[in-house]
Amino acid sequence: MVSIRDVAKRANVAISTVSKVLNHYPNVSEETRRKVNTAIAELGFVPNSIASALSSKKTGRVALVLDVNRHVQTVDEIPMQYIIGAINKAKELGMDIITVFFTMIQEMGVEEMIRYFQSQSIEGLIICGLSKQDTMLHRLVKSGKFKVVLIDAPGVAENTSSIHIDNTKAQYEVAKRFITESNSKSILYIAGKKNGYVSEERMLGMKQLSEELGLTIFSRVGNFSELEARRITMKYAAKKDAIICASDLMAIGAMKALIDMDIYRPVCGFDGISLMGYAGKQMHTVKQDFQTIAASAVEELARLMEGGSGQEIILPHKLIRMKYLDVIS
Amino acid sequence: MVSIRDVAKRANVAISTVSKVLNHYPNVSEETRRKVNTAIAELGFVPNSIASALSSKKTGRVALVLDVNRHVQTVDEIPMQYIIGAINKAKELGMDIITVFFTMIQEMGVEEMIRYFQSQSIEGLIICGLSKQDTMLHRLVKSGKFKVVLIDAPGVAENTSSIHIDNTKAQYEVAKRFITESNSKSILYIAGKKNGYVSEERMLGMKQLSEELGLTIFSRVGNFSELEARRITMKYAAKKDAIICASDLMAIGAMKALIDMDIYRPVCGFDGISLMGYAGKQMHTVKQDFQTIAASAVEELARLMEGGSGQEIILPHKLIRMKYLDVIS
DNA sequence: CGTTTTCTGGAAAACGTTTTCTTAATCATA
DNA sequence: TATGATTAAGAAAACGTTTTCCAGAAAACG
Repeated sequence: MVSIRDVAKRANVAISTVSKVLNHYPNVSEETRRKVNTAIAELGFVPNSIASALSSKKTGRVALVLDVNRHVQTVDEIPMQYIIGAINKAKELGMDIITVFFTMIQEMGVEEMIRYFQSQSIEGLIICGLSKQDTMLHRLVKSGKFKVVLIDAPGVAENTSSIHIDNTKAQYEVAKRFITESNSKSILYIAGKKNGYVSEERMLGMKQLSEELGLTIFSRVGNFSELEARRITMKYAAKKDAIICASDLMAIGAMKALIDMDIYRPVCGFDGISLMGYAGKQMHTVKQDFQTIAASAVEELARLMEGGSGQEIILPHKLIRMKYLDVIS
Repeated sequence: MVSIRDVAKRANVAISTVSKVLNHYPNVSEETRRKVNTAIAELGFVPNSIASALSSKKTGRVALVLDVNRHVQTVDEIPMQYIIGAINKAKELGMDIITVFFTMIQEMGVEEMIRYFQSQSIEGLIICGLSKQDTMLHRLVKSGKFKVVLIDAPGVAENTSSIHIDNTKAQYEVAKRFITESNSKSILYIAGKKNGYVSEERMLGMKQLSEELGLTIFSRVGNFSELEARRITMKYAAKKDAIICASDLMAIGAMKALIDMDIYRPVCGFDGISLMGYAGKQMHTVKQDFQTIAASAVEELARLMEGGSGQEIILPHKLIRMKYLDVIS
C-alpha cells in the first residue's frame, strides 16, 4: 500500500507537508502543492481513512438508528427512504452511515449501548421514531456521550437536535380539507400510539379542528398497525361518514377493510408513502419528504459535531392526493 | 479515553499481554487473564476498533452495493430486506456494512471505484443485481482488489462467489403449477430485462415448460417495470388466458391494468414481496428469502476474506400463494 | 543434575496519519 | 540597516492497537 511517506519521498518534501496538502491547509506554496499533487497522481495514492481517524480522533461515523419491524409490515418504505437520504448526504459530507436497528440494541442497558457505539467508533446518532417508552435510549441521549439528532421526537440540548414536520398543523390541515371536500359529519379517527410523540401532536390537530368545526370526533388507537386499523374499521366504520388515519399504513388497512365489508367511506391518511397510491382512486394524505428529512438530520448532526448546539428544526409538509399512476411513473 | 495502556498499568502487566487477552490468544495463564479482565471491567475499557484496524490491517468493512433503481418504484422492499439480512449477520460476525447505491458509483471508472472503496477501507463487496451492462463494476470485480459476493449474477473466481436461487427451476415450477391450476392455454409472459442474468434464467424455465406442455408462450420484455408491465397487459392480455410475470412488481402492474380494463385474468408473479399480497385474493408467486440470501452473502464474504476461494451457492425457494391477511399479520 | 523444550509475559517496532513545535527564510517597517 | 512580523516547510511526537521477537522460568527429559 502506497502511503503518505512514499508521496513525500517522491515529491521531495516532508510527510507533514503532504498531509497539509491533503487537508487543504493554507500555508503551502503553490509550487509545493503542485509537486505533491503530481506525486499523488503518479503513485495512485489513496489516503488511509483509518489512520487518519486514529490520528485526528475524528471518525465521521454516524449511526442511523431505525425502528424496523423485521416481520410485520415489510411494505413500510419509510426506513428505506431515511437510509437513502442519509447515505447520499453523508457521502457528500464525507461521513459514514452505519445502519442500526432497534432490535439490535433493545435488550441493552445504557452502559452496554454506550460501549456498543463506542466500540464502533461512532460519534453521532440519528434516531428515528424514538418513543417515550424507550427509556434506555432516552438515557443514552441524555448521557451526553454522543451528538444526537432525533427524527420525530422532541428533545433539544447541548448535544441534541430534533427534526420533524409540524404534525399538529399537518393533521389539522389535511383533515380539514378532507372533511370539507367529502362533506362528512361524523368521523372515525384512527390515532397512532398512546403516548407517542407524533401521535399526540396529530391528535391535537384533530382536537383543534373538531372544536373549530363543532364536530365530535370518535377516535381509537391503531398503534400504527395496518391490522389494528382494519379491526377498528370493521367495528366502527359503518356508523361513520369517513375515516381519518394517523398514518397511510393504517389508512390502507382501513381501505382494505371497507372493500371487504363492501361499503364505501372516504379515507384520509398521513405520510405520503407510495403504497398509498395502491389503496384507492385518489387518497388524501400528508406528504413527508423522508429523504430530505434524513439528509437534514445528517447535516444537522455534522453541525453538532463541529460544536454547534442543539436546536429544533421544523420541515415543511405538503397536502396531496395520491394516485396509483402518479406513483408508478 | 481509557486505553489498553491504562488497563495494562492497572493489571500490572504489559500492553501486549492485554492485547493477547483481548484477542483470546492461547498462551496466557488463567490468572493473568482474570487480572486483565477485572481491570477491563473496573475501567470500563472499550477497545478502539480504529486502532485495531490500523494495526492489524483488517477493517472488517464490507460494502453492500444496491441497485435501488432496479425497479423505479419506491415500494420495492427487496433492497431493505437485503440490508436487514446483511446487517444482522454482520453484527453477529463483527463486521461493518457500508451501504452503497449504484447511483453513487455509476459514473465512475474502474480506477475511481477502486479508489473510492479503498479510501473507505473496504475489504469486500456484496453486489446485488449486477447486470451485464455494468462494465465498470464487472471490471472492478475482475481487478481482484476486493473479495466479492454477487447476488443474482454469475461469476466464480478466486476472489468471487455467487449466490442466487435456481431461477430456471423456480420459474418452471411456479408457472407449471399456475398453468395447471388455472387451466390456461394461451399465456402472456412478461419477462425481465433483455440480457439480464436472472431474466434469461427465468425465460429458460418458461421455454422448458412450454416445450413440455406443448404450449406456445407469447412473451414481451417488461424491464422489471410496473408501468411497462401495465402497458403490455393493456395491449395483449385480452387475447390471452393468463399472465405470468418475471417479478411481483410487474405482476402487480398487470393486475392493476386488468382491473382498470375490467377483465379478469389470473396472474402469476415472482419474488414473494409483501406488496404482492395487496394485488389480488391470492397470488401465485415464488418466494425468495432475501434476508437469508443477504445473510448468506455476508457469511460467504467472511469466508472469502479468510482465504477461502469462490464458489456458487444456490439457495432454496418456495412456491406460495400470497394473501393480504397473511402479509399484514 | 545438566540440557533441552515448553510456556508466559514483556519490549518494542510497526500501522499511516495529524498536529504541534521549530527553524529558516522572506518581507515589511521605521 | 536593524528589527520584528509573516510565511513555508520540516522534525517528531502522538493516536491505540497488533505482532514479532526475545528472555526467563518452569517443566520434561535422558
